[in-house]
Amino acid sequence: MAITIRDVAKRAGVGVGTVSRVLNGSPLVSRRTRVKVQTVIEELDYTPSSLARRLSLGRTMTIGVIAPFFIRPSYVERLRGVDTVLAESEYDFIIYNVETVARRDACFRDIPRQERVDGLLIITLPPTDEEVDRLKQANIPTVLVDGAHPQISHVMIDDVAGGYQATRHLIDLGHRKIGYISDLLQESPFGFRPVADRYQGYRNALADAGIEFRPEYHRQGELSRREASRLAQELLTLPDPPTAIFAYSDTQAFGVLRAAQNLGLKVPEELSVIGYDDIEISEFLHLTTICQHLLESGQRGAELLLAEIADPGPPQEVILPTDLVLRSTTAPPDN
Amino acid sequence: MAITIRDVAKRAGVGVGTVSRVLNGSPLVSRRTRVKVQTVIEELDYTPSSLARRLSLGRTMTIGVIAPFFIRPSYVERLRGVDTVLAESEYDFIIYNVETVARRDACFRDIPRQERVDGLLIITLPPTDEEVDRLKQANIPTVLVDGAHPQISHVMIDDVAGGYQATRHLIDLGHRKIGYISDLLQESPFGFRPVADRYQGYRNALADAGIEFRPEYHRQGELSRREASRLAQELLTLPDPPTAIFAYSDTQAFGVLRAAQNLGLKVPEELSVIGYDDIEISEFLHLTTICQHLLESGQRGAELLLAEIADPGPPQEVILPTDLVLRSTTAPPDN
DNA sequence: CAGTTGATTGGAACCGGTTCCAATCCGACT
DNA sequence: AGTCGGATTGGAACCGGTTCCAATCAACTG
Repeated sequence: MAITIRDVAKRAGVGVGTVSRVLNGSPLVSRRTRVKVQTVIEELDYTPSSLARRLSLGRTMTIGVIAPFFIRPSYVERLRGVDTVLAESEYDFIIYNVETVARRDACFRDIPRQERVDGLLIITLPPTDEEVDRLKQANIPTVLVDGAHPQISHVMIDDVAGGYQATRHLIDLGHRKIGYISDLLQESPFGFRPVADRYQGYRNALADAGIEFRPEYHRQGELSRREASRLAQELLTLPDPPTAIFAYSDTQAFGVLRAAQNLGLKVPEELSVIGYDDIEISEFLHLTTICQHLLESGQRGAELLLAEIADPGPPQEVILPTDLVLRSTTAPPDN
Repeated sequence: MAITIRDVAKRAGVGVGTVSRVLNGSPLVSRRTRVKVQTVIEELDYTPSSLARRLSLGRTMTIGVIAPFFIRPSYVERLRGVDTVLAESEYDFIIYNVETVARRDACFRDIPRQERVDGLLIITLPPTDEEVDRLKQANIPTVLVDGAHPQISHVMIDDVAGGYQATRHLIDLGHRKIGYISDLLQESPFGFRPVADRYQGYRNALADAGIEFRPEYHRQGELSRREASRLAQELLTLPDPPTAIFAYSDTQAFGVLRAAQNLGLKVPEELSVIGYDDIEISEFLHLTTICQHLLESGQRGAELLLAEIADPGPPQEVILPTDLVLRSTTAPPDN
């Protein structure tokens, strides 16, 4: 059916090796032969089978990206960072979207085997030590984005600092009663690291300011606007409600804003709200938040991975800072 | 290095054909042999090379998805629809993100060749007739999502109807001065079909209601909030400004809302705004809009493609309706 | 008991590239 | 003229699966 390298070789009156050399720009071909072969290639409209090439080379020219909930804005922005780098490379990438634990386990189990990808980018999901061993053993270059592990290159976001920064900002404004609405801390099926870290930052900031932590000010729930809104409503109807709320993500912050609206509370006069992520829509909604350079995290991760594929070396670590983005949802408390 | 089927065959004392049969669950293997081979497979922790399997089968087990601007919310939702279907299948998918014309052309030129994918899903981008020929010739199953072509299966959204519906809603509320902010109609580098169709719907609705089209009420610009906001500002500062604005996308509608806010216009009392898409955030912002079932479009497209790969047939057409979603940004005009 | 049948099996050929080794060619040197 | 070395080339072997064909074997038939 399709034209093969042997057809080209026959027609050009040369060996298959020579055609292969021409295709790959080897210098070991005379000018005359090169031209002759190229002419035939054009005549036959021949394109090499990437499948055969891959088998022969033992490389898939594909990078796997394991990302949870890839529709969530923050993951989309990281993926876009990955895309900007990989689009420039010769690698394709496959997204493995993880929304269930079963799928997570299946990805970690199956992808390292069966040489489907030349490298793996894992976003936010923390692999177990056992899984890291498996990756090492399968000798598949891997980079964690928004994660950390001593044996694997990673792009780490300092979420303890970010959580501290957010809380500190509220404290600096004069708030003492600061609520925190977070993703599930314990029962989270995926054990996302940032969840614990931001919480730690929150606690540290309170402690440093000599503010006692009030458990009733900390609410946890599934990461969604609706759920965050419900939790905020609970917080704001306490006998002694907080004057400021720090939300684990911008998405949840929007839920908080909705709750405030429902209760007729003015933001920021009667309630300060700060989010985390700085997703695209946050600017539009004037949300004060913590920017964690989502796009850049994807870019840096992809760059690390390409470098590691090209030239394996010891694990690298990149730490990205977080920045406070001041907008209009925070202000000093009303007295 | 890695364990191959021949190692397994040798160790189990059988032929490679038999091992292959066991791997693929062929019934042409005796119970005893099957068990023996499976034991050896477990002992050696053998996993077949998908690369070799693909070459041998002549199938890549991969589907390519060409999507423009995949970070835009509407594309993300379509992609998620694609993902829900493909994750259940044995196919991986590669996203080819198109943000430039050069990249668009490169995708259409290169992907059909070199058997990289078993099927192609093209989102919104309209292929030229020539490109369709190439696809047909390369015999690569293709489905258009949010597109239409007589020779290719597609999931079509009736954007003329959608544009009509949006405009009609405003007319029904009593508006006669209706602005339209759209994506670039002529100079758009990609020639997106929905752009022309929604505009047509707008024009038809005006005509049917006996309202004269006023060119100064139609503004075009790059699809972004900022640009839409600028255009809306222009519209709203006309000597005789519109009382309602229909925006080509929800994202642009947000820009319109911003402009209204800047000008101190109350929505919906002093200005009605309707968007298009019904992306996730729109509900939160109470935006009245046209729902075009983004997720479903991706699902249906992926289903069509899988069916076509499994069993090629004549081009299928799926038409998805659009629905008016009433929220709080439209109301009768102020008198 | 020879012949036939069906189930099971081994392994060569194949998919379409890459790569390595040996062979050939040609000009240069002695 | 004979020898040598570098440039160029042909093609077998290989990557690791799948598949088809021929061979084997046990059971069944008449």
